[in-house]
Amino acid sequence: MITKPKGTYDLLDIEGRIYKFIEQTATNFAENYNYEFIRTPIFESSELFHRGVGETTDIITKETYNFKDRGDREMTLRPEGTAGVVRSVIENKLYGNRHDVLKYYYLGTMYRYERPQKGRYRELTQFGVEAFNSDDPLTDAEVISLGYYFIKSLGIEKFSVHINTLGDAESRDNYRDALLEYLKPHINDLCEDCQKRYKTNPLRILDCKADKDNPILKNTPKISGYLTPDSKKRFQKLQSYLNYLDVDYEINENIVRGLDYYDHNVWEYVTEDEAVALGGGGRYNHLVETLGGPALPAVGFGLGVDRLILEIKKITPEQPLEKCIDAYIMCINEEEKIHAITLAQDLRLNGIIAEVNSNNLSLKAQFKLADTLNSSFLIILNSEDLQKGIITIKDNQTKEEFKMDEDEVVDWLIGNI
RNA sequence: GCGGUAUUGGUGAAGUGGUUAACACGGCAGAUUGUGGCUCUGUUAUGCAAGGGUUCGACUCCCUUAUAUCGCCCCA
Repeated sequence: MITKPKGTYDLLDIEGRIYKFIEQTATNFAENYNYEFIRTPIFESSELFHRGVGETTDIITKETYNFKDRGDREMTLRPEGTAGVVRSVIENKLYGNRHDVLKYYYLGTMYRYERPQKGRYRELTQFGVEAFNSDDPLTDAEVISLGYYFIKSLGIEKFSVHINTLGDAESRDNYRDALLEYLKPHINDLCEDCQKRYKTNPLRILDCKADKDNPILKNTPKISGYLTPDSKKRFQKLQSYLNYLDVDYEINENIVRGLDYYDHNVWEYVTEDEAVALGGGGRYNHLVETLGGPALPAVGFGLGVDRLILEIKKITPEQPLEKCIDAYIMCINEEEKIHAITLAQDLRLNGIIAEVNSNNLSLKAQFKLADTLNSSFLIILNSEDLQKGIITIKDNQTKEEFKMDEDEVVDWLIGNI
């Protein structure tokens, strides 16, 4: 048997229906906020991610799918969405001479070569938005609230937004130095991983799981003490706007984000119970420049759709997720079958979900099948009535039967669904 | 990349080193039913992730591999 690749899954059945629901909701939300759809390639030049996401993060060094194409070009399956969108903005010169904010949303698969776990796959789907050409925290707030109310409208209530600021490059460097300075005498009291992180990614030490009760980490210097006045002001403004927008947030100075390109305001959408991140985002004012474009400020988020699916599945009772149809058309003989397929087509062209006996089932089997399909109505054809142009419809809930002229069926169903 | 646990039919699953692998749902066939949904009867894994090994004999013990899951790393 040929099996699916490790860390992938087939999206179908209940999960498939939830996905379609998320997709629709995401589309509506993004478009109401005036974001435009963008689709960028699933693979790009490896260099794009090396320069964009950062050489140092594990995502790039050991978690990408890399391959050489037949033209000997180094390619990488995208591990995240932002770099491709930025590349597109630059390549298509979408910035032009415009005063308006460029707003794009995407929904697509990303690829990370990681050890799979629940809600964590090698092929993952993200819904993300990116807003370019506004350096105003107002836009940060707008983007955060888009994601916040999007998640809420999916029915997920138990989550909150954790916000933080990383400051600009200067304040981050200062902070990093201060942190290293503070930890230096205590380095041997840290866990093994943190001793490594000290060299590679010291900010991560702040939310180490092994060391979370370590007294040394209780008094670490805070980023807030090293912010430039500008960065501080941005963060305050953001909070003020979020208050007006009624977004439930909390400040979490341990949010550092995995990708290198973030600066200033960053945030994550975190579930309450298991503290799992549904997604996150932040401002990246220098990425466009880094990738060879003009100085163009930007802000955006990415949300893990696979995790949203799991959350929705957890909180939704089964019934609403069941598949159902409007009408099942029952037929036995050839004459009835002809009527069945033409009637089914009429219904379908009028927006009614109709199914028809396509397996020469016995009447009994058809009744059973109609039930398993959760059909609201049964249309029972029989030759005698058809001669007179009469059709029987049975309401599958009340068990009431209605007889009517063949040409009344569509209107009747539209009125009764 | 490291460590733990798991892997039995369409599904949920019980099970023991030794002959026929429970039970339930579902499926199929039939009985009964004025057009089903109840009930009843029969049937439904030569097979227990894959490959090796130990053994007189393994689904049950050991090893390897694969996959899932949990923790770590990392991260959404």
